[in-house]
Amino acid sequence: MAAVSVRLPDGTTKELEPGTTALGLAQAIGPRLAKAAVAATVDGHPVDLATELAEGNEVSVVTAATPEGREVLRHSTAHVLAQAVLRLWPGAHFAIGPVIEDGFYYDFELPNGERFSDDDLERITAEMRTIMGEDQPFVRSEHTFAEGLELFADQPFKREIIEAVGAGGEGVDALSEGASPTSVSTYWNAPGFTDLCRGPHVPSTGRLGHFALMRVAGAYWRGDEKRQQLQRIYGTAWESDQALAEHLTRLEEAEKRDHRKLGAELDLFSFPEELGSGLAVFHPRGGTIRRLMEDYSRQRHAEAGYEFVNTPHITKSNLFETSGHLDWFADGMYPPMELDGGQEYYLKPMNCPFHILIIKSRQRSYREFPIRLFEFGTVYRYEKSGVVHGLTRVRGMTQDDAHIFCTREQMADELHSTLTFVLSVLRDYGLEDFYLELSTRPDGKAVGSDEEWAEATETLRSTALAMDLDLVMDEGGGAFYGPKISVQAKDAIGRTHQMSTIQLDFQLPQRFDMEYIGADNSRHRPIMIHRALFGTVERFFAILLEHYAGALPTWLAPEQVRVLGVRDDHQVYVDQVAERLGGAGFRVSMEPADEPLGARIRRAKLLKIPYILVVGDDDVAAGTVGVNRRGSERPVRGVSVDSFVEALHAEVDARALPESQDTVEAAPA
RNA sequence: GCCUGGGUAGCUCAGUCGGUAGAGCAACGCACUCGUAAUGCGUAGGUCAGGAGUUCGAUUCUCCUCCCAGGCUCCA
Repeated sequence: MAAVSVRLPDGTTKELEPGTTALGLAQAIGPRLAKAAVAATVDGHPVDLATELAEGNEVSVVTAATPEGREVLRHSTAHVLAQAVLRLWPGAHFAIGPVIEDGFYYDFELPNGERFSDDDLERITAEMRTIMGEDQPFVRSEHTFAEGLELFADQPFKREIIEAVGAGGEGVDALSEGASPTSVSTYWNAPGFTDLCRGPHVPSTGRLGHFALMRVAGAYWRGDEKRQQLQRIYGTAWESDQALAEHLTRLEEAEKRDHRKLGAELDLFSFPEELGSGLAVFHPRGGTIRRLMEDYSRQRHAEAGYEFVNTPHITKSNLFETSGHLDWFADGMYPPMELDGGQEYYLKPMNCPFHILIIKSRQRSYREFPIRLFEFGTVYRYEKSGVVHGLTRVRGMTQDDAHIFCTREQMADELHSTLTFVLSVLRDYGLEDFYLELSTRPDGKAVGSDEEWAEATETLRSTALAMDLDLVMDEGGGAFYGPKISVQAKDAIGRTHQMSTIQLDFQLPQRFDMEYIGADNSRHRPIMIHRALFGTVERFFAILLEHYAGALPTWLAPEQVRVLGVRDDHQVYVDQVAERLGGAGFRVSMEPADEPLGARIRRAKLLKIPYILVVGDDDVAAGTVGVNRRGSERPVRGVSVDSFVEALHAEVDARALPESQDTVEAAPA
């Protein structure tokens, strides 16, 4: 038989004995590659190392320490998790066990309605290690549908996955689980354990081991609230113990910058239990940050031609009947209060109907458009108890809400300038890395004609495409009244957050029967653009706090400078310096010298104050300060007060980022 | 709303196999007067989340409620 020739990723070809597997190829290339190999790709398809290679195949070996390799490790570890659970809970049913970012999960239904507790994770981990110690092979085989159903006769979830494909529908889930339109693939590990799976897998369980089970959770079967809730176990797996440890360290680092933790440490806000879930109070330091955020926002909006309005927090029910919110979102609204002999009043969950009423307060001419109304509007939403989360998901929140009313002809220009404005303002707050998402008409739950949706969606799409940013689609993710563009931003540790949204709305103007008089002297209906830039002040606050790990840029810092005297007889000079800085418009404080200097510096450092000025005998004599800048290795002594003030002005005016605070230098000798 | 785990001093936590609690930091007082991330001593601080039940006795056991965390679902 002739040798088999395969092509490698570097473009070279390799001659192999007929029947050589992917693992054999790896061994032929080198023992280290063979050792690191977990799977392979053949002509672009991921396969097991046991796959026999054929003439002309393009083959690459997948090693453990790559994104593809980790997927294989995680998927295989998920199998072992399932095997362990089935061993420990005879009669358990297993559902799906996919790879997710940085890990995997597996869903189970335990016999007699049993549930996992945290303690079970240890038992399961131990069982998994036993299975890995047994070094069981992952043996792939292909079956017909009938055989598949037979094989999983006592596993209803597996049967449902197979049947879904057999019935020709809902194939996506099933495909990744190993059921395809033509066959069913499985992996056998040991007598009594076969899992439905597409693969590929590592050759044997002995290749696994650098994993940790993280937590248990409930999860609805197929993500459907109306179906039964399964027991889910989350885990993570890596190519080495070191990689696993690094991952766990990253999680700890992220925890340290959690805004809820920082909020308490920096005395910014709290959630008094007396108020109820999801209701925050902002303390003076947090209130100052909010004020600064809001002030700058107001300034930018004023410059961009927005007009400022104010509207009440409650309204008669008819407003939300007209808007349609009561039809769609009554569950998410606080229940009504009954006043004035039966009239129902609602706390407002949205500002838009109020702004519409402002437009409708008198007849409008086309000459007035576009009209851009802006309000920091506080709204209340009855979020389900399980979803409330820090400042990012609350029940009382303030939207930086703008509604732009314009003619159809102005619509495209307005969208473009709005999106440009939004990105510019976000950048000023220090967010840099963006992509856009276009959310289209939701299934079932939407108002308006197909034509209107199509036009609105296309208009938004062309606006987004003009931005020179990546655009991803979010099919069905729009609001009931219109599609939206959302701006997604990456933070300092690479997480993405949905920031601003821009929604195009043909519906509410109709529902409220809005109109203006056009140049043709007849009545026309305006277009409405909904736009939140921060989203909510609370959520944006939280994202900034985590982005900066609490070390806000000087222009946003609640306290910018703290002046410390070396001894208490420097206090007169401390007061002079503080007064000078306060007079120059900076937020400054001081602390008397009744504790050692190191202790006072430490306290200021823990509050992440950008500048600590230390003054002693030399400074009193020379009119200077010692500048201890946040993030710098060593302080700079002998800086003149004038040059410090000047540098601080420059930094604040530039809204400089914390890492670029290279502004204060020692005064020339 | 559902699943799992939790709530002890302002914060971080220990403890009580059922006999009403302790540390460090913070706060307050006194002393120390110091040149860049923790000075010393002392004082005070708790309905052990709230309510009900079992018990001679509950912070501890049981139930309910509230609140928090991680998920699921949801997010105008």
